[in-house]
Amino acid sequence: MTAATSGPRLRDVNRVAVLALIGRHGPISRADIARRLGLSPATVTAVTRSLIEAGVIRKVDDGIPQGGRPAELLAVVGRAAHAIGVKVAAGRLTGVRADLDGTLLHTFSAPFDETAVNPFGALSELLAPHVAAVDDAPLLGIGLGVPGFVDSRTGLVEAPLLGWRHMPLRDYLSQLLDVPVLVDNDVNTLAAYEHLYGLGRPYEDFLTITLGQGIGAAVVSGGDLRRGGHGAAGELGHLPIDPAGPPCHCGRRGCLETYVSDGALVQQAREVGAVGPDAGPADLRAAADSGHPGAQEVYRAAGARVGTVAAGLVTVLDPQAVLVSGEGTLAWTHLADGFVTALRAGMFLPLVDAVNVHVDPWDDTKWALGAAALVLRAPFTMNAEPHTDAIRARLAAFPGAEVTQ
Amino acid sequence: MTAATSGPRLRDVNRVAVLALIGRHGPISRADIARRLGLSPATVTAVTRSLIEAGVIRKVDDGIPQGGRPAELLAVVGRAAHAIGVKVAAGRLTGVRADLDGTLLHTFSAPFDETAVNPFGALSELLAPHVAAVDDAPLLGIGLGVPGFVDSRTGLVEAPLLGWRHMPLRDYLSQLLDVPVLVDNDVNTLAAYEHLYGLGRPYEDFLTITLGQGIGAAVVSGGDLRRGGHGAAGELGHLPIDPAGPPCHCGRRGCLETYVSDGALVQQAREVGAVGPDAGPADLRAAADSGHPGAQEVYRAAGARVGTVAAGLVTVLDPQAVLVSGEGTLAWTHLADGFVTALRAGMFLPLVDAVNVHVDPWDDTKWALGAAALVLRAPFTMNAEPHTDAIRARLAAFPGAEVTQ
DNA sequence: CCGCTAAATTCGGCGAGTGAATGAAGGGTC
DNA sequence: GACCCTTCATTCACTCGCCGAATTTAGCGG
Repeated sequence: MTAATSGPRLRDVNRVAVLALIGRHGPISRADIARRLGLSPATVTAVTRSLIEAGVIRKVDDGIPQGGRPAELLAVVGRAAHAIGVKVAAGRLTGVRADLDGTLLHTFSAPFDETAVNPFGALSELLAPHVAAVDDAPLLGIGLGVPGFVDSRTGLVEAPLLGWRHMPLRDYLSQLLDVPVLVDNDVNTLAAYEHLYGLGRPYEDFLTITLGQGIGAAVVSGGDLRRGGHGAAGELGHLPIDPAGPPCHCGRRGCLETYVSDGALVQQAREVGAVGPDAGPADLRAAADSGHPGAQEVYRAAGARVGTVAAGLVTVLDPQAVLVSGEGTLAWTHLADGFVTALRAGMFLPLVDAVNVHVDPWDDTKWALGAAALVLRAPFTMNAEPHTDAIRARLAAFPGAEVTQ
Repeated sequence: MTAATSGPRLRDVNRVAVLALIGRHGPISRADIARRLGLSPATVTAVTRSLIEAGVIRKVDDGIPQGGRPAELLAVVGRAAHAIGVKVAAGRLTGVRADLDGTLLHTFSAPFDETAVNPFGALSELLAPHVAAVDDAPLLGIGLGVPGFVDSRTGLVEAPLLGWRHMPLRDYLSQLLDVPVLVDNDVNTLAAYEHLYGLGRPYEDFLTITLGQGIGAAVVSGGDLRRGGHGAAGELGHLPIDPAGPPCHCGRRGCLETYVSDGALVQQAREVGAVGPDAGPADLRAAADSGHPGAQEVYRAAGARVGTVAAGLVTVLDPQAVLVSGEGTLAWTHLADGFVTALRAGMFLPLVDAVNVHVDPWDDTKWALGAAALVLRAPFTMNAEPHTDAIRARLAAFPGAEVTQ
């Protein structure tokens, strides 16, 4: 199916497919591209020539000869374009500038009052200098990751944690800064990063689970991010655990987050006397690091809880891998045992050895890089969403593209 | 992405898209097709003409004039092709023959010994006469739904319930009967039916949950069936509920199935004295129908358990709808309250009013129809899996197609 | 009868993709 | 070093899908 919303851009479907293959599967020869995509060598030559002339890809190396003429390995030119990625959190923005190949160029951070009368105006002013900064490579656009959900059709943001309802963040910023803007759930942006540049590169079906202040998930299936019917997929933190459990900010009781969010863990540690009344997540980690059994047990139990939930997801979704990320992985040494044990114990048995688990060491800028990846992956996908076309057009406008005219 | 395995058949991507649109969204005008797919009217005229000449679609009606020339509504010709669908269960086969538009032509059923030395030989002999039966429309192929999981690449079947491991059912049958054969998990086949002909027609993102001897699920996301990385997606029955729970035939303890399968419900009813020691599912239903509070409570609790699990899935996957089906829905009047209450109570709050719940009244032949739908949907999808190309080729060979040559 | 509107068709042209032949660049063999 | 073999890459003539613009068809209302 997939047909319904497919845009008019069916012409260069192969151009995108070739670029995606080069982008995701590293340096690769034309012959290999032709084989993998089922295209004729002639077509691959034509497509790659146009991409080379546009400066988007280049020959990086000679392959080792396989008994004949050695292959020329092609890879994307990171400097062909760049994007800005921003993670929006309550009180603070974290931003990056990244190359087309995901290379981190520059990071920035600033306080942000999401409760202001016009938070978008402040956001726009904050980003404007970065947009205006000269660079020899074109700015493809700005990606934003927000802790909430986004209707990718309308671009409206629902972010209870920020107090935002029906906020037209995408279109507003795009108009003000005159740059393509993409907005998505922050965990989805992270998954976009993992898929394109990170641990998810080898997979077409994987799960990303994030631990921290909240608990999140993103589903990549069939090589595409699954946002669900209303853009609200992945709300793992609000999985019902116990209808009589602690109240959750979402309005329910006993959501997973009320048991394993950073705040919940600290609370549990306080109750067993593992940390003092004013302790924070770092104190809890320190307690566990120094061998406090109560603190360690809090982590183990939390890991087990998430592991069990993950096992359920794996059983239903059958991914090739589960990636764990987020600030919470700072305490991974304490969480790992509970998580892995519960995951393996709860997975549908035949899958136990078939699903890989990777932990992505947490990094402040990775979420923002993910937001940038949201933009940087646009040239590599066939989506015909509003701003992705504009992004592709900006890449095509790279010097060299018009020279061919 | 999606690129990697995309076959060489990119030429007629629009032909497939048009056919899919006509097939799934009922009688529709050319102008409407052009608008929805973003194609030019000229292209739609050309594509539909070729489909009409091939006998696959036809004009069925005039639309009501919108102020101009009235539209011609196009629909698929059911008699253009047919397929055989078979549900394979322990001890029994249920089969159907169905038209391209999902019309049920004929049903058959036969005992089947899946533990025989060569069960495929027996299966082949059973199906041979139905394959040989003359029909003016071409037989596109045979679809089989099996209670287990299937690697769609290799076609190997893992079906613990049947005692099958690494069984090359697809290729074996295909070779013996000289007909394209598709094999999939039985719940997936049901979802294929729902998506193409049933309650799932309006949706591109929905969940199918089946209740009965086992508990199953199928995920349709982005308009495609999601089979997971190893073809094992949807094993809802083996969701871990309680690691200390009753033993499950899968080798774990406390899987969902051990609480809410038909057998488990009867067992629970026996324990509370709601039914006698030799009672079966029908007796339990009868007890509940006649108002026995113990029996009703067994159903309510089971419904609630499944509802909670469904709520979790909805929270993570955000479908547009949840379809409930399977033999277990015979007792839906007793299950409904527990299920719906728990589902609504456990769903991520903003989704509560956005997700529709439909119950598909259980019907012996529906699963088999689903298996047929697996074949019948092949012309409507872009998958380049082994046998789907052969199926499309058979449809194209319909009288009229070669006349145009 | 004449405009108005929307659906459908025709037609010339463009451009992506292909197959087949050709050229390029290594390794191996004697 | 001449020769063959293999694999990668390119060129070229050709096909075919798709498009834009113009045209025809078919109902409605005044």
